Amino acid sequence: MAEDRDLLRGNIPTIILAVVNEAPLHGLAIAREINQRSNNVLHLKQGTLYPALHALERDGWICGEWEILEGERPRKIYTITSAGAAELERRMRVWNQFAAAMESVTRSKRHEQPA
Amino acid sequence: MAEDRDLLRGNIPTIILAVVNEAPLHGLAIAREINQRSNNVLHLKQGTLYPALHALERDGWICGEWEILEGERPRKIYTITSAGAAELERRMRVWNQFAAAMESVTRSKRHEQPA
DNA sequence: TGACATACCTAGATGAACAAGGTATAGTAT
DNA sequence: ATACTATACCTTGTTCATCTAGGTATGTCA
Repeated sequence: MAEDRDLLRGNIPTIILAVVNEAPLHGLAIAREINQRSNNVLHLKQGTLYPALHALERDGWICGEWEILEGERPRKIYTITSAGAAELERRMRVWNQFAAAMESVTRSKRHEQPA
Repeated sequence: MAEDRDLLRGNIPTIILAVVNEAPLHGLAIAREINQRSNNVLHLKQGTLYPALHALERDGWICGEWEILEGERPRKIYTITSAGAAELERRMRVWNQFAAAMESVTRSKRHEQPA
């Protein structure tokens, strides 16, 4: 769905923080998790994923460490920091407020949806 | 809230269509309506509003007509078209799907919110 | 040793929304 | 009449998050 591109904007760091908040993961595993949890609605391209991870690390909200195991490809495992957890909560508040505002504005007598 | 800038992206045409779907309005009145209905959360700047209206008109989803009344400033009243109403429904489906996906991805045992 | 999937990364293009300017009209006060 | 304010419309150029489209390196399997 082409529109999801624009809808995603501004929410990608939130989504990544939410996933990493549950368990440390490496880059591609984060993208897979987002894809699976959203039932294939949300797709993170690598060109979006990696710069986003680097920005989150630069801002101190996640911390990446290389995991080098015998007979495994090197992976960079990202762990959320305590500042990152606080940032996630702040972002979730912003998102919830925005989603509520969207509902207020678009809800009308002519557009009520059956539950 | 600065983040709303990015959150808004992609949703502005939907919001405008939703407002105009209820009653024909002119530009600034649409912006006021959005601001009021969202309890001051959503703000449309004029530099966003007018180009968005022109794009919606160009695509055939709304139709603007000048209203010239004695002792009144000229206003361009926008009315939704039947194609616009269909587009609104399509966009609301996309939004609902996206919002549901956001909830699926960000919801976790550690972040359940009290109802 | 070649093909393929996984895992990481980046430079440059894109485009929606914004910032900051503009014009014109109506009402009101001086 | 002049100035000021609020309303109403519009546009040019900027910004920056995301995407496109490339790239490298490693492990597995035939």
